[in-house]
Amino acid sequence: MKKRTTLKQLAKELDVSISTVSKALKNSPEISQDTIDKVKAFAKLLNYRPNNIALSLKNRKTKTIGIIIPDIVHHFFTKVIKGVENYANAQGYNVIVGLSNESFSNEVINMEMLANGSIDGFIISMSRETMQRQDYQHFTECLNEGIPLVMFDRIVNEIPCDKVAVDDAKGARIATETLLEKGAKKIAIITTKDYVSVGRLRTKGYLEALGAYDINPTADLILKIDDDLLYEDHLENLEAQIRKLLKNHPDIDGIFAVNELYAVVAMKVAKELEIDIPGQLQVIGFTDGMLSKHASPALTTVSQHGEAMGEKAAELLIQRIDERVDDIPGQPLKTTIISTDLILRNSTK
Amino acid sequence: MKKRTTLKQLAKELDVSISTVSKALKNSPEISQDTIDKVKAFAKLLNYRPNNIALSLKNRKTKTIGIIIPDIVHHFFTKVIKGVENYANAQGYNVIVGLSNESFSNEVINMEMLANGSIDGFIISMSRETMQRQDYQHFTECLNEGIPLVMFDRIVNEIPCDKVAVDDAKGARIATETLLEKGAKKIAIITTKDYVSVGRLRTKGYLEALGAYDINPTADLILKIDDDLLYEDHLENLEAQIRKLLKNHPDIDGIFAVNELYAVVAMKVAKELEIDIPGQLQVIGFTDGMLSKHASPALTTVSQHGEAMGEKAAELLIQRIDERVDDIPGQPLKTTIISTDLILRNSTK
DNA sequence: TAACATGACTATAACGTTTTCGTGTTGATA
DNA sequence: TATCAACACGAAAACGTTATAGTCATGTTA
Repeated sequence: MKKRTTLKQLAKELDVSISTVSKALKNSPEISQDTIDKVKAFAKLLNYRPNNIALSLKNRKTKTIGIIIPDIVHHFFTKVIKGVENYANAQGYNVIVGLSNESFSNEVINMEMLANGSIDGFIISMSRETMQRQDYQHFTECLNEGIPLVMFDRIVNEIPCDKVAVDDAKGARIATETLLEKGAKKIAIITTKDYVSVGRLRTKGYLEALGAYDINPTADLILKIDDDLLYEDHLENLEAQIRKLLKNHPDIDGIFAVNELYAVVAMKVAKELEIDIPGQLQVIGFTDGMLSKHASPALTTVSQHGEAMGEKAAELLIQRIDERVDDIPGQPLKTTIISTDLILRNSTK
Repeated sequence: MKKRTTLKQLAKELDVSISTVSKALKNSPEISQDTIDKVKAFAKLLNYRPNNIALSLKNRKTKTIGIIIPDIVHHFFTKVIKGVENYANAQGYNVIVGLSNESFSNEVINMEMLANGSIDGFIISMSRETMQRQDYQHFTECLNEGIPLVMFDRIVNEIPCDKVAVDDAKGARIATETLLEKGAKKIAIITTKDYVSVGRLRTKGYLEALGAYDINPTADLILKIDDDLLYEDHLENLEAQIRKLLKNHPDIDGIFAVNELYAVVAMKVAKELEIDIPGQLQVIGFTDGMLSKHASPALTTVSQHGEAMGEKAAELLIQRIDERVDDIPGQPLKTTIISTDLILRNSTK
């Protein structure tokens, strides 16, 4: 196996000590200009580049951060990763990605694999199973070991760390209010089970909006999808539930869906039932991804600025890392709210 | 800054040597069962876990692989990453992601950032700019330094490394032939400029299919999109070009698009022009992503099995890494072709 | 001319492991 | 009672760096 050039090799060939080589490459004033030039020339010739692993060991920091997400085949998470990469790379950090596949044990395993020195800190969005179990031991353990953590999107108060969140309730309230302003009278919501924090919060926003308009919520109009299965796999199931909703309540004239898949599928079902969008039924989704943009009609949606979230999360994390390394007393914990925007398109009037 | 438990600490507190602790934790027969038990108990108490960086330095391998892709907000690449993660994690490898954003210099920088010891090998799909420049120096340099490389999807013959490719031409030929079999007479293709290898190859397949049916290709029906801009940004431009095509040739009754975005936008434009799909116009895309699945009508498409590609790429790479470490003579270079599948949906008859 | 500052290096420890090669204490053997 | 395994452990080198603390000629100063 061919091996990379090291300081030792340079030193031997140039017949000086390792220290001299190291210092020369760093333009140390201790070294004569003559030797500096010689060393540098030779280093370039042999294409020397310092071994990062050795540096990591010496400096006790790896300059890489780990991001653990439930699923990468998901526009939102993908945007967040992009944001994290942007900021991290600009600061000289690398990004290592772990996928939990919505599974608790995968999340734990992935984190353990990285928490043994491979990374300086974590950016995390919990798996669905973790939320259900409410078992946060691996997070607190991490914090106990002094590894900084930033959570985003799927966050939970119990964990004392920095957080980046979307104002889910507010985004949902504005979406629902918009539906109301545009004349909808009977608005259904397609949401998740309550253990999914974002679903719960968005449902809350929906209820708040109804309240503001003095409308009593109807249990029948709140469809809580049990997505124990992965998205792709239970499409028919999802369609069936929505079909039932629309058939039982043909006078529904507004739908707020807590993600873009639910919204798009709702539109599809509506089309099958020959319900005109936005004429008879207006639809608003959450997450401004590919589906929303290219659906027909294009979907009005709440955009959550994933890239900005990623950047912010990376910023918070790197700040903590520096704090830790330089032994700065430590700022109080921050929770940054990234506000949403409503993007009006053709699924509303 | 709080520090992690090390062998040294365990040794001091247990009043034995570091070697003893190390050996005890590995159940070395040199150590008495008594001490083994004691050491292990204490290690568990202090939650000791070996420092990965130190191990990497010692073993001269990091057990992580780098994947460099042009864009992460892209269903196909996302699937590939997933496949890579699957296989890599199962083998105890971590995955570090670098994004080139289709830029040559980003690609180079990213690779240099990782090629200094941070990773054991690369999995790469070239940026568009790299393909245009045809400057592959950073790849060959990498290989010269003995870092194994596996390219996928956007590959090029000049580089002597393992490759994982889609049979683009064949997939395109089958798609076009299917259009012909289903009665289309005048088939247009929406493709990329020729420097994008996959676009070029898919165009080739299209031409082959026409040839097999004794149809002379018409230059006018071959729309080569210049996607110097990023996808999202030039949608109107894209739409305009397709609109022009359909207006100039109202008798086009089949479209083969080399990616799903082009296909979906084509359907959108057709709808605007009140062309019935699949009645008057049949459409087939490439890449089986979200858009295809949820378009209306759902898009018939060539699926390229991104996840399988990722898994294969990881397998090839890890094989090379092991070869290198164990100094095995080195197998001849392999190029694996992942065959495509045509998924029939409602945009064709 | 003895003391001392300067310039230009080198030696060494340290980061946290693993592993090879000792080393000292037993108990058995001849 | 020497000799020798077997046993249980320790010392030290190595992976590739950096930083601190020497070292040793010079040249300068009082």
